[in-house]
Amino acid sequence: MSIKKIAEIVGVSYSTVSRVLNDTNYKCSSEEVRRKILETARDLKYIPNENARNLRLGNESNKKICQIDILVTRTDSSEVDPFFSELIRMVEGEILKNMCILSSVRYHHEFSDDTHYSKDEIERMAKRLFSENETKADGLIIIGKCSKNAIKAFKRLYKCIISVNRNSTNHEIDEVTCDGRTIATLAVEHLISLGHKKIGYVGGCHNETRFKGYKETLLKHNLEDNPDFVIETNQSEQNGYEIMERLINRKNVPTGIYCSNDIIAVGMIKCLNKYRNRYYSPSIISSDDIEEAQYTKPMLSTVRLPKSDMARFALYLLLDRINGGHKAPVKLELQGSLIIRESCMAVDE
Amino acid sequence: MSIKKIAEIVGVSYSTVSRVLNDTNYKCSSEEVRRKILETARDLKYIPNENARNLRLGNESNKKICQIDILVTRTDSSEVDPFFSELIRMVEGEILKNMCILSSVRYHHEFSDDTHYSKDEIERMAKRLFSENETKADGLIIIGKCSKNAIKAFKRLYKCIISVNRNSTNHEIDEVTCDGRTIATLAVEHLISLGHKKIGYVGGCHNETRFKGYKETLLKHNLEDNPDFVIETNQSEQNGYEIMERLINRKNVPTGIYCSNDIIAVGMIKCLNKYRNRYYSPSIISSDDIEEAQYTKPMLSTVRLPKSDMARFALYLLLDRINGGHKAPVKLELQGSLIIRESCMAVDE
DNA sequence: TACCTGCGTGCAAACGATTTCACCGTTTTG
DNA sequence: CAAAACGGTGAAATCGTTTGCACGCAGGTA
Repeated sequence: MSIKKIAEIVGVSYSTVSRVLNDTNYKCSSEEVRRKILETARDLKYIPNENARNLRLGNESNKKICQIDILVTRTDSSEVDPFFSELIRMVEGEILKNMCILSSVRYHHEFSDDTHYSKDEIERMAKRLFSENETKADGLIIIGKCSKNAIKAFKRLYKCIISVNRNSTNHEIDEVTCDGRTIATLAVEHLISLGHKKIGYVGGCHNETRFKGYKETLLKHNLEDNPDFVIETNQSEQNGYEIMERLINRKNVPTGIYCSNDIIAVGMIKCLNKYRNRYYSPSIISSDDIEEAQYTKPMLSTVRLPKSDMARFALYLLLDRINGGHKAPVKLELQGSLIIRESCMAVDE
Repeated sequence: MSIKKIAEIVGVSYSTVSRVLNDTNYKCSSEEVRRKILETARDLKYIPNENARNLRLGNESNKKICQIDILVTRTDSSEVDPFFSELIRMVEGEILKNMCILSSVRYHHEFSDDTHYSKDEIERMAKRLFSENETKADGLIIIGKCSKNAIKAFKRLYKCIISVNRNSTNHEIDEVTCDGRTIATLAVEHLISLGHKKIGYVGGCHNETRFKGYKETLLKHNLEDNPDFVIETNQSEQNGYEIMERLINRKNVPTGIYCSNDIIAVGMIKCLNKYRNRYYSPSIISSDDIEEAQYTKPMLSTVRLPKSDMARFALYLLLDRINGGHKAPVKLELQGSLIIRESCMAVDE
């Protein structure tokens, strides 16, 4: 397996083997020996040990250490959404794994949309955000929604930026996203496959791709699109709980509910457990796949967003750009995958 | 920079340093020494040499060698398009760089669309294609267009597939693409910025995203959408040459022309050089950025597709999947970038 | 013949870490 | 009090390469 073994078999010193294998113009006195070396190497499926080579050649592991900042652009409500904490943890882990220095992490909720602040104000806020860092980081990872103006401001501060789960349409910076429409479709079609006809939606509506996916899927399957079944809310367990409390006492209710975020569904399930309402037990499916989804009772069926893939790819793309790999923005789109647990039952008529 | 330096400074043997740095429970007689070592390491920004560590620890470089097949799905005409040869060369280079074995490369033009063959026929053809390989490869890279049925057939043969430049809408396998619409927009808007109002299109039309991008951009800028200015053709230099020959003798001609592929534009430029037609010298822009685009006279302005990025990312994503990284299909979308050379002039009125 | 040149080879020293082994001083045990 | 156990330490071997250096052998020149 090593160069020594080859040398031993052929009957030459291992320096000769090394030379034959590396230097293409290296001549052996006897072409015979040369042939034999190459042949033996091939037969033994010899592959040079990268580590030894690089060590000797002084090739520093090509990953240069670099400093990376993280910005989490929370909306007011997402502060309590564990999906984000889990995603952030994975990004941090990935930074460590790649021998990078996590310079600083900031949480801020003023960058997610442009409505409240002027361009100049946003620019000033962005500048202040990481200003206490004495050395500037090589790259920025933005986690969560981020307005166009904020992106513009950050582009002036960082040469290399990647956004994770920003869900924008235009891409003027590198992006790792997970398409909301197909996520919603996967969830809703699972309910449909179980025979549900009256399917509700709970979550963000305004400009939400998941909501669009929900609507489209109903349309595609010619199902009732009842506006009463759509409940707009921010993601938090509390909201889910309260919504279910109200739902229980209503007359016309959906048999299946798609929640845009797990944490809402968790709240709803807890509410159902509290009241143990025999007469109303809707199937509930959501999307994100937070850890808690495995521990509810019944366990929550959901559409998993591949958090670890998102983190890994985000760092890979950021490092590729930092190291001068690609110039034009790239967009990496991942897909969710249906995780069937216990919270969805076939509808019986 | 090395462990020895730290040892030297602190005044202990370098084995002690190693132990302090690695073994978290390692106690020094004097806590003082321990503190000093850690401190010095931090001050010197010491990072352990990965190669040396892995060599000693016997960690095989984590990239397991794997065999990769390449399929180039040519259309009849693209056989002569150098863009593909250049792209293939880069993919091959990337395979080598990553210590993978390029198992075999096949060229085939029956997989690009479904119209001519039945599902079963395609399945049989796919099976036969790589059948002579005794050992099955770990992954397949598909370069160029590929029909849905063909994809399905290959999915049965390979667990890991990535397509490069397939330009499909649905993604049931990993993909690296470069959006045709924005490419066309970049090109056409360059012509518009130079004052052109009568802008023609030469290239593939049926289902071509670049053609759609051309149309959309004209519409967006309220420009004449004259069907006489659209010439459908396959990409080859010969076709470009002949089209220009006919164009020269026409009355109503565009002042700016966008060619879907460089190779067509090259043919057109050669034609213009041949006839040296004083009265008609349209601005020509295209997309791909093949090598020859730098050597025409005038040098060809074009929209560059980042071939090397495509190759690098394709292999990265394929290896990520082979090594059990991600499960659900991912889509990586790159952007073209405008390369302004000499073939586009401002229109003078 | 004596000397230089050139080429193919093997020896041994790196590369930077980890780890075995032996050593030595201290503390515990019989 | 002697013997054994222990814990911290440094010297040195090791991982698999590449490569500078010296040596030996051949052929050409003076």
